[in-house]
Amino acid sequence: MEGILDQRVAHISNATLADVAAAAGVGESTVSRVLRNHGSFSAKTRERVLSAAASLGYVPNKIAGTLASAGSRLVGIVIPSLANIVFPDMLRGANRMLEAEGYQSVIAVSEYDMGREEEMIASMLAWRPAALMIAGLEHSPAARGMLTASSTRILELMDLDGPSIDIAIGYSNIEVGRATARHLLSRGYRRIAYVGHDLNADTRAGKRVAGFEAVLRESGLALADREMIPTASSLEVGQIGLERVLTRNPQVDAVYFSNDDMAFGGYFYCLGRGITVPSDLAIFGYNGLAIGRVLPQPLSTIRTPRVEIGAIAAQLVAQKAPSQRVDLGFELVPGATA
Amino acid sequence: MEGILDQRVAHISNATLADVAAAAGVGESTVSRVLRNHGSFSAKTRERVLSAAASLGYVPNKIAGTLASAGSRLVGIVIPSLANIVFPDMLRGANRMLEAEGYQSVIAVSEYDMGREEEMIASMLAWRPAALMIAGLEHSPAARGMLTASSTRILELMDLDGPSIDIAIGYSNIEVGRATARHLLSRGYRRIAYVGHDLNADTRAGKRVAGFEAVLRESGLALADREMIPTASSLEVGQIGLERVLTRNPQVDAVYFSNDDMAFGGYFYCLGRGITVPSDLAIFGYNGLAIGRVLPQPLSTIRTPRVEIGAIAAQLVAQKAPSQRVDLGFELVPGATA
DNA sequence: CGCTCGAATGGCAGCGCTGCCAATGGGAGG
DNA sequence: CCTCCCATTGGCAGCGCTGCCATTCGAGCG
Repeated sequence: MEGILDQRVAHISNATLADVAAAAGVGESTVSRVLRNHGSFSAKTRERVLSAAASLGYVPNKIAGTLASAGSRLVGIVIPSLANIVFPDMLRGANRMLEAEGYQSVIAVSEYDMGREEEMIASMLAWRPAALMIAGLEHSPAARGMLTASSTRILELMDLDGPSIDIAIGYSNIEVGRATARHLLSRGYRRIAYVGHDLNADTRAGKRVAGFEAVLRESGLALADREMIPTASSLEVGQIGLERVLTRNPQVDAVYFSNDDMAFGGYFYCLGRGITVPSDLAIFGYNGLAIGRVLPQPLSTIRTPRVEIGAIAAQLVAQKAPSQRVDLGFELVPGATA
Repeated sequence: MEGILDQRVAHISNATLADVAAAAGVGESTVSRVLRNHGSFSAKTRERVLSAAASLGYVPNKIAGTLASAGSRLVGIVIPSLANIVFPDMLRGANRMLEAEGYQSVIAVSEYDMGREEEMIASMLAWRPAALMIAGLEHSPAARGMLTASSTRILELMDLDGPSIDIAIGYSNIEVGRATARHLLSRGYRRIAYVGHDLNADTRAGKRVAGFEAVLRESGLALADREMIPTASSLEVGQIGLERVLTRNPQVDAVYFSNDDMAFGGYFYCLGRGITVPSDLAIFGYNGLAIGRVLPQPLSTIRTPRVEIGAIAAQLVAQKAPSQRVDLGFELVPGATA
């Protein structure tokens, strides 16, 4: 008895269109039309097909469907990291809109490695996705080649400083750095240091520093110090970096951190050492994380439209929009730490 | 000129196995063998095929490949949210291991809605994934039915309190609640309140509270108050919730928050109001976020092995392990706030 | 020198579904 | 009562690739 049942169950889950057609006593095309609610068929037929499909536990095979119809509903998303909250945020925006439009996201994480990014792009392209979203504008030559040659819709997110392949959505990281520098200068800080993580990998952070330094130069200044820690960004790294800078240069009056996480590390370091923020030392971050808003002293930072970038990217995929650049800007949050 | 070039480029990106075979002057199967490095072929043939593929810009079509060979390298992952850091963390662990094993993740987000979860499961199953990872053990009856009937490897993550379908990996949320209660009781707190977000949706948070209350009952106590805010968890919600509790019950001496984010909100609320932690009010969270460690007063919380859960799940997929339960436990971090 | 054996290779039937086209049949119009 | 038309429906050729089987062609061996 059990053997028979098992067999039936096993068979059920592998039912094909043809099985459903046979069970319902109609042709395959009719089943296909009913299930996709596309084309014409009678109400009676509809019932028969639907109940046959249900009783067989039929699950359509999208692999076959996609191959036959050409054009999948998959959207590939290649991001550098999942540890940096920025990317889950962007993903969230993209995912919500994509799902609403009937797309499915396939994600890949490059760990800030262009070589891996290239592999993942190749691998994603092999699924013939409807579109490919990639963080940033910098890619290996081979990757650029593949992206350019492919007729797939390409969306490069989070950066506008440079040439894009098809669609670019984000904001200028250079401008972020410039705005930050102008803010700090306007508050009277002059001996400013930078504390960041590995810049070779994170080109956007590099652009922010470049913009920041450019404005300093325009005012006849330069960075008082810079500490680059060749690890992934983290709270601890912010603490350590700040400690090193203050040891070398006790007279520094403001620190620009490469992101809010690092800045929190620095901020709490100050709290623990009795360094008063911002009168003894000003702290400025980047990202506009929620936690910065509920601190007794809200963190001075730049709020970026991460979720929106993802959402708009998804909309453009659905709309099959023409190639374009979309600048979503950013917002400087004065806060109370700088 | 340009027209011709465009045409050629367009053609290039759509090259098929047959095109490569023709260009290399060999049969399709030979190309397939060379490209997959599977089966035998001469070195000379290999060269010819590889250069033909390269010059055509051939990108294999995995859709077709999968259909023909049955069995994809896709792993579906269904999580309730991307806003709650827990899931990106788990995803990170899973993704890293999966990529190393040559799998690709397809993710779907249910927004804590069982109806949507059911849809996403159906939709994922339609891609005939090698495995399906789902957060939690509670699913709609229909979803359970599909999962059980399908012969796909099913991994239910982050919860062990209840029956699982195939493989379950995580820890007991009930035990987390119990351990938390024991800790607070041992520190002498007796008038304890709970501040949480919507529990109907988040069954795991519900289990933690249940375990917590069970221990209180065993000591002849009960929750002094509970504030459930029917929104997604956030720092602000933690602040508001705590404020309401303290307004109603100023004598409360400890608060158990449904997670670290809420707890941070509460902690900073205290800092702003001059409420001394933990002497005036103890605060306990859940999740073990990095930021809790760098606070001047480290947050008392429970550290959960989120990344590991994802990683181990991925390993079990690769190993085609038998059905099992894997308890990864959790760690109570005493901290300094409770 | 003939024969065996296996490496190297090509041919081709599907995988499950969609898209196109032809076939069917019953009602409306004349 | 006969056409014509169109809503329904079935048949079937692929989509691009893999798996299996057959074939070819030397090399090694007795």
